[in-house]
Amino acid sequence: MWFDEFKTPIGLLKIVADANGLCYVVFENNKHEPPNQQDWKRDRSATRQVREQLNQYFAGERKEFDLATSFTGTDFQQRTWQMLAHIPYGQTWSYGELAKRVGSPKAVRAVGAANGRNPLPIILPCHRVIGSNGKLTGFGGGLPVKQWLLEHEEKSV
Amino acid sequence: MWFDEFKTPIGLLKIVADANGLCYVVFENNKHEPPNQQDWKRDRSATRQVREQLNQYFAGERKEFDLATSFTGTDFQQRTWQMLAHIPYGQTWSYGELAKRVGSPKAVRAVGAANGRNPLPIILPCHRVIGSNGKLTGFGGGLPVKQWLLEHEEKSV
DNA sequence: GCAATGATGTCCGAAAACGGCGAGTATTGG
DNA sequence: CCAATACTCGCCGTTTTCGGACATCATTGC
Repeated sequence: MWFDEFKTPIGLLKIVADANGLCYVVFENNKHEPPNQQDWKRDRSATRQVREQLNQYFAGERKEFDLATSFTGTDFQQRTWQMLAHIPYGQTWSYGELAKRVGSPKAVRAVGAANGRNPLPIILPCHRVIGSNGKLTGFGGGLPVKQWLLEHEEKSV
Repeated sequence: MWFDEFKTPIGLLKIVADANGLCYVVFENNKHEPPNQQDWKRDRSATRQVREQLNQYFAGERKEFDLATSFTGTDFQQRTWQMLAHIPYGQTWSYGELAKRVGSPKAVRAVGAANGRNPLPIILPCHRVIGSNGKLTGFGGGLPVKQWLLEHEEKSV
């Protein structure tokens, strides 16, 4: 497991990868810290591609990511996280819509909880999911960051 | 629901009817737009009688309307709207008098609000209701129209 | 297993805001 | 002194807003 840290418009970002691909994207003050941080080794080369694509995203020049990923989760979580990638850049879904698309229309709070455990924020755009009343309602990296991301995408649609 | 539009001395007028009778009379720039306009179909024949009687009114040849109507509202609104038909052509009541006749002498502002939602202006002559000090004070189609109607009726009493 | 927990959504009732007003006091300006 | 005007406050039905209760479902921690 290798990691790297670098500065972005929304603060210091930590990215973690193993031999198969990207494992975590971690904010400063991340709500849920990933485990086993002690045996990570810093290595800029292993995460070069991720860093590049994220920088392009922050510059408004990239709207979709193309990266090898490597994360685990329950069945329901995997379905939810993969569905996130279907939300178009610059648009938002409600938690209810997301639940419907995942196949469990009433599991609104469950998809919310799954979103909270999203290992790859920004890459898997959980920030594009908001309350049905339009409120942002929560984000692992803090609500201001969620707002920044949404405004950023709205500007550069 | 069928509608029709035609020009009058006070601008373009839209009239809407269903199988039971007249539903709406709408000015250009009406203050409150009626709902569900998307599934209205234009049909001149369904509203022929309304158009005729309105033209007679504008020509000064008709002082009362005789039309089937079809509108909904709260209990209080219905009482208020029906009371409007009792105001004689060419005369005016104050909002206070109207409130008294409706049975709630103190509900002056309430009858004002109800007047503002009158679905059938001109037919139900809410323009004949003015402030107790003689000022016109408000009209869904705009004060100039209210003034025009009052002067028109005064001329052809 | 089982109870508790969330980055929700819907429903319902209470409370506040909002008008096409009126009457009663100030406040001007002649 | 007399109007005409400006302001305040009570009134009442409707509309909008807000907050709490509850349903719902996958996870998590015991």
